[in-house]
Amino acid sequence: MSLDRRSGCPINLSLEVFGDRWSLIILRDMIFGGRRHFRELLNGSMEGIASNILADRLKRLMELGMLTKADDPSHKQKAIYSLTEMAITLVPILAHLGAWGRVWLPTTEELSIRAELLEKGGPPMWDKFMDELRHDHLGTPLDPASGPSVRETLQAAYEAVVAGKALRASPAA
Amino acid sequence: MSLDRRSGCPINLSLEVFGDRWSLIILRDMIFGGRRHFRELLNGSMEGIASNILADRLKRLMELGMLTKADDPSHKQKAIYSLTEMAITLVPILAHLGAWGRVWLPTTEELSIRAELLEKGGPPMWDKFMDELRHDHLGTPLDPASGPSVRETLQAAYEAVVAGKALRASPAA
DNA sequence: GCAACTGATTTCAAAATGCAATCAGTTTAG
DNA sequence: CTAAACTGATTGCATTTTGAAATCAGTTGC
Repeated sequence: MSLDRRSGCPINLSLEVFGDRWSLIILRDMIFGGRRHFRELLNGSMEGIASNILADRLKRLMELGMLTKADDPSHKQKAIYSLTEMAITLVPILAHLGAWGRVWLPTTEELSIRAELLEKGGPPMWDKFMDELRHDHLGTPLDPASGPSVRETLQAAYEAVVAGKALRASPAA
Repeated sequence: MSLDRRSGCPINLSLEVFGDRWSLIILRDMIFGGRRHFRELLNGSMEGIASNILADRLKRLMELGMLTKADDPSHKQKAIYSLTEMAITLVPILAHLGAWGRVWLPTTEELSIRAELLEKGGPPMWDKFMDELRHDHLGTPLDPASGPSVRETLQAAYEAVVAGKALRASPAA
């Protein structure tokens, strides 16, 4: 996983940054799942990332300028990972990627509801989401009158689908 | 390079389709470079793909439904690869990917001009481009009064930058 | 008939991956 | 005070993937 610099093409260079099976998964979990610690990323990962791969990718993403690391005041060994602006601006790409995957690939209903909402919300929703991420990760001020956060909205929709599925599976409740 | 189906998340599934260092490069060359044959992809590849990797990825992309293969009437051994609708709808993702890479990565001037124009053109230009690709690869009818093709426009811009660079390097001409 | 070209396949070394075990320091529970 | 649990990793090792070069058999142009 080195940066070859095979060519100066923007698409190629982007691929060299996250054209592997794990980097974007980690960023997805940080962006949509709000995970900030090693253990959260390790245990919360739906795809089951191994700890050595996670450590390697976190290091690599820091070297590339996509993440920063800071001490957690609550625990001397704990580290908080933050997204940089470079990573936050991936939101539109993730939105498109999710929308494309939802159309063409065998996605799960509950896991694609976020992608669906994000697609429907369009650029205005992406901008709002990026502002929220800037607030959480970079400490920039946030418009207070903006209602529930995008991540909360997406999370609530996800849980509603899960609840609906459980209900249909055993309607005894 | 197998499809693990690690999770039903749209982003994960998308990554399993083209989360490697070559698949998207091949699609880029077909979409923007108009390449349709094995040799064109092999020799025209800026990044220098190896023939076994190219063969493997072409096969894989066909299995995934992103490409189809047909005999070339002009040569019994020649095959023409075509994009499917699934691959054509990657255009917006490639546009975003290019735009992101242009901002954050050390791209080359002449290689990023296409990304710049595609970003400036926005969704209307992407739609026109996708229609042209559908015409070339799927045989659908094309609006005849639409002027020069997007690929021609991008290619002309690329060549203009290259010419300008050469002029600045040796203004004797 | 022969050189060049077609889309691959083979071989083999190097690199990446993934699992399990382990690490040393930190915090918490009893 | 001490043992257990938790912190972010690292190590060892078997498996898989990658990539470069050579090679392949069939096709075409000359």
